[in-house]
Amino acid sequence: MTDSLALDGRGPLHEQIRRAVCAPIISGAWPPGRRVPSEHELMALFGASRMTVNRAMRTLADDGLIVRRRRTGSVVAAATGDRAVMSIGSIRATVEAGDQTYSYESLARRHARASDDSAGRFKIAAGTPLLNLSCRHFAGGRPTALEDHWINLAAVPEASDEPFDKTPPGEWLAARLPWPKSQYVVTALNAGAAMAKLLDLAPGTACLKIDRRSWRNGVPAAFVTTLYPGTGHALTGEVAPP
Amino acid sequence: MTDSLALDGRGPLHEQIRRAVCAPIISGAWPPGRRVPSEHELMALFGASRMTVNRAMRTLADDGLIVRRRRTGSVVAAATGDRAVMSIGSIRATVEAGDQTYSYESLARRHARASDDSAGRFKIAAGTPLLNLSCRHFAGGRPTALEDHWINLAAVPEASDEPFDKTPPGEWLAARLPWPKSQYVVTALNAGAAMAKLLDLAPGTACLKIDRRSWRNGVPAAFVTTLYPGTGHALTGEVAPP
DNA sequence: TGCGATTTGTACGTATGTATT
DNA sequence: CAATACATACGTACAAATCGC
Repeated sequence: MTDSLALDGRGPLHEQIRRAVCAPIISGAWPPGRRVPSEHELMALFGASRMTVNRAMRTLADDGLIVRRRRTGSVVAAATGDRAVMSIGSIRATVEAGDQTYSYESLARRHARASDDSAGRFKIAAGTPLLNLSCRHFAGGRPTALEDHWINLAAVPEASDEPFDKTPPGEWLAARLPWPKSQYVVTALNAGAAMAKLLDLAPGTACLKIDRRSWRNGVPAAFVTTLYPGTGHALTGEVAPP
Repeated sequence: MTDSLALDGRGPLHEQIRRAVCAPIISGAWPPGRRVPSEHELMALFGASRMTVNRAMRTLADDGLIVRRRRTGSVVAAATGDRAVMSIGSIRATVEAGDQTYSYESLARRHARASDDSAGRFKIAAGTPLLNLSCRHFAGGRPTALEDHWINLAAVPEASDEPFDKTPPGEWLAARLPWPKSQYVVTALNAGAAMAKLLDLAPGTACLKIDRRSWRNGVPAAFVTTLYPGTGHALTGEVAPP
């Protein structure tokens, strides 16, 4: 039973091998710490070359299902916690995916300097010029999100010339900072009076708050807080052993 | 300038090639849609074999930075939204990571059947036996989370024999269902009276609610709702172009 | 301490298949 | 149909890490 590994004949060989080894792991038949057959054993088992077996095993290691070490071989990884992949798309995309018309309103645009107000969260030298933008997003005419952007003008100087009256800052930034390094912090908070009014909610309503810091080439580029009515928006994610 | 790609001499060759091609993409020098040099061109550029170049390009494609198509070649992918990886560890691990002592209390344990109460969210045949568990988690003696588990006994029959008075159901399930397919939905909600009392909060306090559905071999296995005080807990995630 | 054996990591060369223009 | 460029797969070789003797 320990070696009832079988190929299913569907798709590329390295995928079949990956699935064959994956199955007893996700079924629990091979508990964490159990040794996985070596590449040579799998070569003999399946009649495949080592490159092919190696690719299958490397993929499993990349996905975190096994841990590979030289000489000692590979073992099933300990299931720590989930690492869920949350898709955080643009607000426009989210709204339009729900077949509603999207619109946007700029609430404020002002220049500031670091170590002033909420910019302290940013970890940049005091005095660094920042651009602060507040805006509101609508789905079908109803407010659906508030956003507060702090853009580091030392890192993104072009932002100075942009009025942000038509283009939401999130989309503008995404176009200029493709694939930045980012950190997200998601919490819940009670809407204050001003926030509740802007979102058309009763004061105190629970809201989802998503803070995002992003860097460009190691330099802090933007700090964005997004607020959603708690009942009107959800962050969804998935974990799937491939 | 379009071909000022250079290796840095550090680490394996395929990593160097990946970094060399990654750099102009994340800097924005190569905008989405721009053609990436073909494998043959990169072979000639770097003097590497096609297998090595292929591995570098395949990794970039796996990470979503490029899209590969036969005949037409590879292009820089459009930056859609972020796909943040949120680590959702066990509550015990989270508490102990903050140097607090963890404890756990079982509040309820009862048998139920599907299409009864909140089990309807589950999409399983009516009448399927379920086990419902409520529990509370403490960090340093103070309540830090509430959990409500619905376990499908048709998928996880061993749960019937487990009292869950010492072992939190989350940990018990994690040990028996390693790497299940899971879906997460994160929302915010106002604490009701009972919830507020159990979490030692003022009624109405914003809480973070994490719903998790998990499947085992395609069969729904468990539905878990976790509630955290909104101010006392955060879900954090990261996006990093490797 | 050193040495050999095992196992994975990297890289090469080559060949053939497949999707697309 | 031909050309292009990626996809898969084989065989080989050497390097690096590590374990046991």
